[in-house]
Amino acid sequence: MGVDISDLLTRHQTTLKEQKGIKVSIDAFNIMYQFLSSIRQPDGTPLTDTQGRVTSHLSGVFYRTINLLDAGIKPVYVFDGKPSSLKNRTLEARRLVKEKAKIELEVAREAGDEERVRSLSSRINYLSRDMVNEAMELLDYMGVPYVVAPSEGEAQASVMCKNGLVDGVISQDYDCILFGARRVFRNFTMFGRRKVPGRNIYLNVNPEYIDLEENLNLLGINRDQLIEIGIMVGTDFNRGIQRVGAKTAMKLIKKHGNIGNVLASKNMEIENLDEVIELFRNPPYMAEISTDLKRPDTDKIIDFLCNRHDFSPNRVEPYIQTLNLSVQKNFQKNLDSFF
DNA sequence: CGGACGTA
DNA sequence: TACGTCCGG
Repeated sequence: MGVDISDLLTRHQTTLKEQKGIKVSIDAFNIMYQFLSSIRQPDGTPLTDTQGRVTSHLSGVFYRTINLLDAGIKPVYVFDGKPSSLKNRTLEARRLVKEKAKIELEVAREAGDEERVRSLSSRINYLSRDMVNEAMELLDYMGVPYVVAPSEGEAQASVMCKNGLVDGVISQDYDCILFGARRVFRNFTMFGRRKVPGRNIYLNVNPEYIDLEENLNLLGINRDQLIEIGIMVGTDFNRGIQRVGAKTAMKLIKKHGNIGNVLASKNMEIENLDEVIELFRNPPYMAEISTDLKRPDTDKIIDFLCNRHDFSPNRVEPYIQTLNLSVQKNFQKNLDSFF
């Protein structure tokens, strides 16, 4: 998913605590999908309330947000709007992959292959309109600000960072770097939590950040050139050049100066090149937004999670304690000036 | 994913 | 204390 320029980037290990005091934009869909694929029952189905409504994404938003606030980090969630038409091919490809996985899932179910059922179902995540609305409703009650992007959420989150509204973007995808985010945080969980890719394999995924300016300096290129490298590798909005990865793209840019010269030298073309460049340089962006925290409404949170969606009060209440405590501890000043 | 709880 | 396993809705 997204552009793979990871081989070129220099990262820094970090922790939540180390980032105390910063404000971050969060790709909301990115987080919700992460939790949808990982919080599941043994048979691979996501958690639901008694009405059958999926709740895994709500756990994700709730627990993750409180962990951030507890660490003194102020989040602003960014939801996807209408995708760019340049993304159509990618979206269609993803749809086909899911379709195929669904068929394989049926086969695996019939065969009783538990492991495969689990692995396949984690790929068939679907976020309905209702699920998204419920995540927003929960954020409202928590007093956490969010924006609906005019188009790509990652673009909105990144430009907010570029323009100084936030200090960084939390996302797993490198597209944010191309969209101009000055700093991108990845694996931004409590501490290097373990992850289960297949089944019983545990991997250490440490929180890290990537600094745009530093990377441009180290690579000796400007942002336009980095965008062009990404385009050569391939993004959600264009097919890249065959057999060209990040390292090769970098060499080509160094040799020819820009993507136009590279393509001319190979006598090749990239579909919608100018539009894709323009999209990364200047994506649709909503400027009039609030990034301020508000006081959480404890009663509404409990009603929403416990009464409406069958969360256990025993589990939710300690988190609400933490939420209120961290708001007092870290954000009281901001809140007082806000009200 | 992230926490609770068991066992060594 | 360290780590594995289970469970959440």
